[in-house]
Amino acid sequence: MTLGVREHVQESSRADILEAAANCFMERGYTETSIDDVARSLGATKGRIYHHFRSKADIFAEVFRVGMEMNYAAIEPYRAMSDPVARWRHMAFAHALQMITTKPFQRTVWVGVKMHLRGATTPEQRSVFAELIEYRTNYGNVFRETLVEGREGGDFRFDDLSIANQLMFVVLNSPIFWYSPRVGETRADIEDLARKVVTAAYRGLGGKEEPSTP
Amino acid sequence: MTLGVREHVQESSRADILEAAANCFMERGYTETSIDDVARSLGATKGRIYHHFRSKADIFAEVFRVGMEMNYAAIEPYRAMSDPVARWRHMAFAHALQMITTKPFQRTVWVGVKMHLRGATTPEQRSVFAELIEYRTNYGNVFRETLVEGREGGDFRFDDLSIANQLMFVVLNSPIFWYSPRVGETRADIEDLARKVVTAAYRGLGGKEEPSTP
DNA sequence: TTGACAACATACCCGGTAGTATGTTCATCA
DNA sequence: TGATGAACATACTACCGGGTATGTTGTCAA
Repeated sequence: MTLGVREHVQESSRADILEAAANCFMERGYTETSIDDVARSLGATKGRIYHHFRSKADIFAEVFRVGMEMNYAAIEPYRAMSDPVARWRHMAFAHALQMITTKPFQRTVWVGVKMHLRGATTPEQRSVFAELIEYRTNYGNVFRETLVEGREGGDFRFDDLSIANQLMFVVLNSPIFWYSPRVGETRADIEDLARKVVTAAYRGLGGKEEPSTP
Repeated sequence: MTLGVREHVQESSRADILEAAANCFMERGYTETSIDDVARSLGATKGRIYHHFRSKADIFAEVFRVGMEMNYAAIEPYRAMSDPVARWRHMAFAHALQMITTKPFQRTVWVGVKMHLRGATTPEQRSVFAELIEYRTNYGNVFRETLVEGREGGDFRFDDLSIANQLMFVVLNSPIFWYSPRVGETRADIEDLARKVVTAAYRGLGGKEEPSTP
């Protein structure tokens, strides 16, 4: 099925709104972000937003979904690798890169997880959120299983799997909080950052000393 | 100077409000927390709150300050230790314990830092916040200096000090996000949690393998 | 060329919340 | 013992922001 001009325009407008919303959610959080803020950052008004989305929570959920889909796509090429440690390294590196390069979306995912955890969702959004959280949980499990394999093979050393997984993600996700783009920054600079994050996470898991970085 | 009964009552009432506010801020965030929420959780009304505090932001700043003061008090006994690694271990353990045992206050500190970073403060609160952030920065520097000493002594291995410091705090602070008290939990259980967190952070810094845990 | 509809903008409603103004009660002290 | 003020509660105001109802304009298809 191919899209006509009209559909392309629509999809493009929707994408612009989502990106603007992601930026606002990142800068001001969910509640502090008004629909007017998002519209203003687009040089538009409420009307445009509500023409494409039914509610503020709807936009939020979409940003969440897009963020997660990008994450899945990023680690997909490495999921089939047989060696657990190499698989973990590639996935962790791809994940860390995602946190840096798509920060606004990933911050929104983070906010969404916290909102769901404290139950700050309306009953109708609850089912949508539950699905998204499950999506996110499955993503986490991909790493979790790799940790299990790695520990069985003696490549990782930790005693509590859940805590190790938590701490690992905390490190890998952390760029969404402290990273901010520098002027004249190159792709290599960003990859260097991601590598440092991966190294710290790897060490934290009790990984053996540095075979080779992806 | 000694306090009379009146002053004790006042201080006690203020402290109760701060604790209730800290809990609300933790559960619902700053904006989502209404003064009525805090009052309701105390079985009281707005009147009581505004009798003791001038504004919502004022309460928030006080929770922030109390949280930071508790942190300083917790690491104080170890700051003078000569061995950098031992000093780091004790301070990190005390810090991690603080994150667990005073979680509502520490979450509020976290929210406050983020609010200040994105400039979500009124001009009048700005100076108060700036002072609190500086307070927090100084606290961070106590650890930072220990990292420098430890690296010079060959006990830690990392190339970027700022990033290493960020990642370390991210791990040590993380219990404020994932810890939740379990029924029948003992002090030993909590200390065990803190120890796991410290171990992961220590490894992440490239620390040598486990001499002894405090 | 005209009608229909997408893609917005404008104007408005309404619930929730920070802050205020004004009681009310009870302990303390002159 | 009565006046005074602390420590609240109650009642009210003002405003902001999510959502809606209603224009307006440009485009495409018949």
